[in-house]
Amino acid sequence: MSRPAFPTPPDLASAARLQRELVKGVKLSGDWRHVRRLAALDASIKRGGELVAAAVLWDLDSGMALEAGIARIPAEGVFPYVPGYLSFREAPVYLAALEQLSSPPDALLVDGHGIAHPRGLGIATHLGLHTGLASIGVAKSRLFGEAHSPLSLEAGAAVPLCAADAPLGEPCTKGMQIGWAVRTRSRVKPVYVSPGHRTGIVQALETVLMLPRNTKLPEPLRQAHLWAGRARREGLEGRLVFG
DNA sequence: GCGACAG
DNA sequence: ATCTTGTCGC
Repeated sequence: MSRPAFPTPPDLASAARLQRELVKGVKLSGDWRHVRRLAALDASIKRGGELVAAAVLWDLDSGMALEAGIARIPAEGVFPYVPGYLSFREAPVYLAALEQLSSPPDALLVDGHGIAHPRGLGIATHLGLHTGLASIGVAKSRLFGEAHSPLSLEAGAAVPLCAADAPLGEPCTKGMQIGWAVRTRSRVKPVYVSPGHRTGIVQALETVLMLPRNTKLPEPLRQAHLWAGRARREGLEGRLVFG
């Protein structure tokens, strides 16, 4: 039994075409009431050429990681990194990491943008569409859109991230909002949160703010980052079960 | 033509 | 993302 392959476009033009087609299927609403476990995804790259990904299965009730799935893919021939096309490079190894988990998560938390993307199809959105799961994107830096209003320095503060074509200086109206700039920690540079798939704008923010935040990144993503790096350095693979 | 540009 | 030591601050 094999899951559907993740299509790799031959060039940027066809990749953009595919994104504009796929975006039609994005749902910006969904029911998160029964989401109990989410998978946090992050990747690391080995110089000589290997993509390593970690999927940390996070239990919302206990606030702890249950297990981690690790996968690696040769960088040879993999889609290059081009801003706006990240999913074609990293989604395949993320999907492989997810398969290492003993059971599928209820939703995805991805290191990267959701709909806060030039064509509305950031990696979190693309992965949500491909898997059918609800998803949220959390990026460490901005790719698309502008945060008009000033973001206060307190932890938990958030301001809307608006489509770049919104009237500058004016607060963007709903419909032009594509996410949030979120201060996860006092005085620390914000992260950018946007819905991926089957998730509302407000739901995305609420979900991220309910997660433990001990560093700039929400805890599940921080752990995914640590495992991806450790896996790369130590050659880990497969599944790690905690507790 | 000149910047901007997830990881 | 990766290359890298010390250093400033809570």
